[in-house]
Amino acid sequence: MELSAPMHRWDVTPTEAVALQRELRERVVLEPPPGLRVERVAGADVSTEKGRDTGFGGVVVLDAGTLVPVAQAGSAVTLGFPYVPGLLSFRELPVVAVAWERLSMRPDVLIFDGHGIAHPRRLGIASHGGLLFGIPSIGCAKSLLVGTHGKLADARGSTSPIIHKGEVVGMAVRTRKSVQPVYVSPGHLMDLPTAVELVLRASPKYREPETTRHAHRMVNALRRADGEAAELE
DNA sequence: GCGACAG
DNA sequence: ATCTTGTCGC
Repeated sequence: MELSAPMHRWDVTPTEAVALQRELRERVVLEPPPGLRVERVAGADVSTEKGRDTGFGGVVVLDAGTLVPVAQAGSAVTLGFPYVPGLLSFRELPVVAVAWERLSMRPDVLIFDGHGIAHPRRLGIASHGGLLFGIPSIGCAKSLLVGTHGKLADARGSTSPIIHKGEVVGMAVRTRKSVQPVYVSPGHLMDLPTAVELVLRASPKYREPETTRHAHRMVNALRRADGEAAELE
């Protein structure tokens, strides 16, 4: 869609990235916009290849009621930052941003594959992305980066707070009976209860939200298609 | 100094 | 995340 002025450079060193996170965390709003109506939910993801430095990104927008895709956009961008625990957004957001700009329709909420404030400096990829795009966002990760939580009941919908340094930074959420929980945390313009509710609503059948499932499938398809095209050179 | 460590 | 085959459980 529209191009917005970048909030900061992406060609930074890990040390500079950490400094940027400490500044950006001050801008995160842990509260949904008054009267937020979620009619469309989107998922973002990035796929990388072993030997190469190209990141394939994608954003898929779903109707929040039916969870049927209504729009999507992809991207292929050269990765300029390595994977460093705690600095994931500096590797993946530049890729997601290109797909985001190509989207013909804006969602009301964006769910990321990774954490929001359940992060060493409370600025995981979901928080950083929410700030960058100026949209309510949620982090939904498959494993913990920081914090601990108590045991959860076996039923779908059971939860247990994620505690980090004495603070509740997220929630372990069982989206499917007898299956490992996902870790939900607010990104930006979002609070924990709303984030948990939206993730559960987006995950009626499988462990991960339909948003990230669709985004994941899309970026993998992009990567394979690119690989096949390269084989015919 | 020793582990832990989203994707 | 990616690389990979089969295998266990509902």
